[in-house]
Amino acid sequence: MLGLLILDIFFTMIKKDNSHHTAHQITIDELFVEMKKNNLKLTPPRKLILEALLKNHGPFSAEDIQTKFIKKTCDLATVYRTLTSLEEANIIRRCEFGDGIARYELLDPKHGHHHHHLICKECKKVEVIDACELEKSINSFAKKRGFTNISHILEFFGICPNCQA
Amino acid sequence: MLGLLILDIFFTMIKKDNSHHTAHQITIDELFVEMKKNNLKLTPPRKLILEALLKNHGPFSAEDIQTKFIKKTCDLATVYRTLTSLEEANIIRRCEFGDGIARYELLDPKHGHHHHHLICKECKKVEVIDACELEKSINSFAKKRGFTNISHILEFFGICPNCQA
DNA sequence: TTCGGTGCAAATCATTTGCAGGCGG
DNA sequence: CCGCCTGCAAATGATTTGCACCGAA
Repeated sequence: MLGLLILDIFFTMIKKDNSHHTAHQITIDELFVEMKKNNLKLTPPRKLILEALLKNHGPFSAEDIQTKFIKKTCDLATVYRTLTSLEEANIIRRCEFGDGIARYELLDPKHGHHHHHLICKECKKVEVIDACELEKSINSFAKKRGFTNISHILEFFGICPNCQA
Repeated sequence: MLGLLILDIFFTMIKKDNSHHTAHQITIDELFVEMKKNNLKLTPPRKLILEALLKNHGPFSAEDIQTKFIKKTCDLATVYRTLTSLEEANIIRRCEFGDGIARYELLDPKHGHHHHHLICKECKKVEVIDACELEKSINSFAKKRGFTNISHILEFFGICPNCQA
């Protein structure tokens, strides 16, 4: 809540680093198909939320989405319920920044790739980090212990160059 | 809240993996000195909380600490305030397991080492993971971007061998 | 003696849920 | 038409805060 205003200012500055990936971006229609695959009805609120997540890159909170992107055209509870459904359907991904607020971002089922974030403690700017190399060694830790169904949270924090001045 | 009972059962099973580190364990008196360094008064609640964190290894929630370790001998609000102070003083560390509950564990200022957790999605058992090799490459990502004061969250989730049956 | 720390209760904040009505497939 | 979805409002659960009192240094 506190840093949300500042956060908003910088969300447009989010850096995309897909240089070594094919530039294919999922379309809204493909998302709709994905919905149907998961027996999720295409209601107006859901369409708006999907469009918002498609057009705006980066992890956003339910409140972000409701007030900033869809202008309160649906209830906050609906946003929460939709985000939960979308996550269960593997269409979006939940991110943890350690501040008690859940944030979500689109997860391209065919061409998307797992990535992490680098968040400035000062200005809250969010950068995307690719850590493909890291992924391998990261998951090996859990595999060594005999775990299956492995996933992880990895988020970075620091003071960005701008804020060091 | 949901999995807390199960969680409790397994907290005693937390695996320590300090094999390649000096076995030095900070003492309660050293912790008290650390408190004074940070201008924190040594009150009964704080002593109890520090002792609890010293004797019990692993990340615990404020509620864990109050009900399980110090038997409600002080108010929950005091536990929260103490944990916040201790974190600011770099005496404890906050962990995120992605369930909206903050957990804390002791951070030995002289001999402690940074580690991560491997949490079973089923039974909630927590194992400690050393990732020293990982640390180097992990932080290099943030450094490359010119960030300073770098820290990160890294937690693993999966299904443990026991629960795969 | 002096603040910082505490207990208690009320407030806050994110998120969830019950319920009755509405609409997508 | 049926059952999933929605809005609304109230409930929940973790954490925070205001305030008057108390005790560590």
